Amino acid sequence: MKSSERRMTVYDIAKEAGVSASTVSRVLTGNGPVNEQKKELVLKILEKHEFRPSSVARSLKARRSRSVGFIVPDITNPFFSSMFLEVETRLAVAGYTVILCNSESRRERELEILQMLMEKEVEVIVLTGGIVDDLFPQPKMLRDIEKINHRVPIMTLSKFPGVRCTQAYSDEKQGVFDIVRHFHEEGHRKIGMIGGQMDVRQAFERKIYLLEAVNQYGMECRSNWLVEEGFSMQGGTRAMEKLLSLPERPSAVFAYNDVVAVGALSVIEKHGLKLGRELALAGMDGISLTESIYPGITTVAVDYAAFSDYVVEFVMNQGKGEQYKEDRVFPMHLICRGTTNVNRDAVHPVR
Amino acid sequence: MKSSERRMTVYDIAKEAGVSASTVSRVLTGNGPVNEQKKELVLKILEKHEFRPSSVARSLKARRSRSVGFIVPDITNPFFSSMFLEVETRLAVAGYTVILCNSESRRERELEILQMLMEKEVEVIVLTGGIVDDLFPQPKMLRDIEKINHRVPIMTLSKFPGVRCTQAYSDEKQGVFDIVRHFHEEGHRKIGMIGGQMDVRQAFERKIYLLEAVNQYGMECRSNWLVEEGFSMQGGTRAMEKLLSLPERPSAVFAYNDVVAVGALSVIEKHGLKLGRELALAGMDGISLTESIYPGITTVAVDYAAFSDYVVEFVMNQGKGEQYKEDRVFPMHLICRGTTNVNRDAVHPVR
DNA sequence: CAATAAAATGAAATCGATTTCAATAAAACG
DNA sequence: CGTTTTATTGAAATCGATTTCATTTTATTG
Repeated sequence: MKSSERRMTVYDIAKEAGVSASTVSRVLTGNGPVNEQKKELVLKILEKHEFRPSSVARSLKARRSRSVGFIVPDITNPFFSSMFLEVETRLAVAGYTVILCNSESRRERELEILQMLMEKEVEVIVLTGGIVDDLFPQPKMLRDIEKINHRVPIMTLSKFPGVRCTQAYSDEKQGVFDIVRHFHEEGHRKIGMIGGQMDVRQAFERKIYLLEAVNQYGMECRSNWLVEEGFSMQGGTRAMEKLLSLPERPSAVFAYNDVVAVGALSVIEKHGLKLGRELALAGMDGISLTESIYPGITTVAVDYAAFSDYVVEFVMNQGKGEQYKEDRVFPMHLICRGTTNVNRDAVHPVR
Repeated sequence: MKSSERRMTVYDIAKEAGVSASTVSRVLTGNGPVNEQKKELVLKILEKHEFRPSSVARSLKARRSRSVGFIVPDITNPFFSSMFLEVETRLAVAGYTVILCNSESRRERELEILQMLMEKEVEVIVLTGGIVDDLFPQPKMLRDIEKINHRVPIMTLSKFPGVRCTQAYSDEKQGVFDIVRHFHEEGHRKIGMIGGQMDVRQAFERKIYLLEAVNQYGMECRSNWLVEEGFSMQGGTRAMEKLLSLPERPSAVFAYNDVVAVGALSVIEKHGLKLGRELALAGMDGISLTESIYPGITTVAVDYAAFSDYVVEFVMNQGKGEQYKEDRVFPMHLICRGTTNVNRDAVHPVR
């Protein structure tokens, strides 16, 4: 098992086959003609040594790394892991390799990662839920991402207004409005929101949308019914606990995402509140967990397939033609489940 | 935004600074002495162009890719995503990049991935819950992994008996026994198991352990109380539904992993069974979800920190010294929660 | 101040595969 | 049979950074 052994190269193969390295390379890539017998001989020797050409050397010459970078805030969030699974599976078939990086929703970390991925010469960087834009984008940040984008195409899976890079995102405004309308139809008039983080644009925007919707439907939302506490399950738990400790509280709560909703749900159940009637809850993203726990969590789902198709298409089309496309907006769709359905108990046995 | 523009190289920098490429390289790496003023000049020019050396070229010369491959069956499973998060975060600090691949628990896919990662010349391959060994390892498979291991060190995070590669895994036998003992103490005598897949050794082994434990504690386990249906939440749901449809059923169920347990839990609740009393449930892995949903799921947890420390240590020590180490076995620890605790309702308000 | 040690530097080789280019051999043609 | 194509081939250049090696410059010492 000595790793000191030098790696086999095309030259070694060439020598053994009594041909030149060029010929071996031609056999390997299929570029250029090779005498049928020599080809077979070379193939036999390649097979014998189980020779695999170094893709590092190959990348250097070809100026193509056949790899892409994928940045997520936290791979532990099922929304991101599902998205990654879809994308990775499809890109793998096409011979691409995906480098996954966790940014922890920290701006410095994100920039470090972008630098690193550029050095690695990935062909595309997919930035999901990035925060580079910041809520109030400093000019520097904007420059950063555009400069980087100048060298390696970036595709963001969330909205970065004003940044010149290919963007794909869900129609979150529509999604939030769908939820609020649903709350309204179920008779709720006092709405709260949990989850999110001050400096993340996406969180900020969803909050704005909520307020707009609440306003439009003539409902109420007090400022202390907006509890942040981040994007995690634990955050959802903390936020809901804070919310429930208030003297007066909303009857319906919109969670920043499904993960936060799951964390919040346990608090509601622990407190013995009647779901849907005493306290309704809805999340966002449409992760599979929302339908796998009882009672199902109402959510607006993103179109995973559409997203990953688009990402794969973008990666595949790199080099050929345009580098920058119009924003692509996907609709979200509301899925009503137990956490907002007051008639739930009629369907399933009473617990 | 023309990407046709040639990439900047050390030579371009060198020319602009009026020095040789070697000097630029010395500034870049810190190897070898450089005149203080020239150094500053070069640094200024590097800064000006935001020059980043190509790590592809660097890897070729240095014969070190500073990247590792991480193979999981399914990144959507929180066990794997948590493990990945821990490992990636730590390796990133050390300047490593991690390529994540989903094997879907399919043997051919797994071998394809191993080949691909070798070509990419990753420095280490981490194989979590791999199936290369197969339940009854064909000689070919064994040869395959050992041949691969001969070139790039493989570390497995599950047991591969007889394969010469560095292995780290939990003491699953102890874990299963802990659970069964707990079931016994809670008064259960009829035990079932859900989840898993025929040809995956880990699943097979956990089943064997369960049967041994059941036997040791003088409990009962019928063959139709062992329902497989894979490793997913949906699988857990299906399996539990099958189990509950039986005329006679166990009073305690061990789920192959926590994800399966979550899927099963919803079925139990839907059927209105009294958790812990009428039907107890326990999983394995210790994913955070088990404590974030109500009622908490009893589980035996792996030591994530120990695992990831070990992985990082292994990666860092590559090249220096040994390539192959003794198996490392970590203890698991039982965490009792609502799904097995009959007194649960005394602690929390009645729902 | 001569002699020796230490510091700086660039040209060229290197990593491993691909590709260009020119040369050769074989085939086709008139 | 001489000439033009076409098929094969290998030597050498290339990708971009690092490193060795020999050389020059500067500093130190007796």
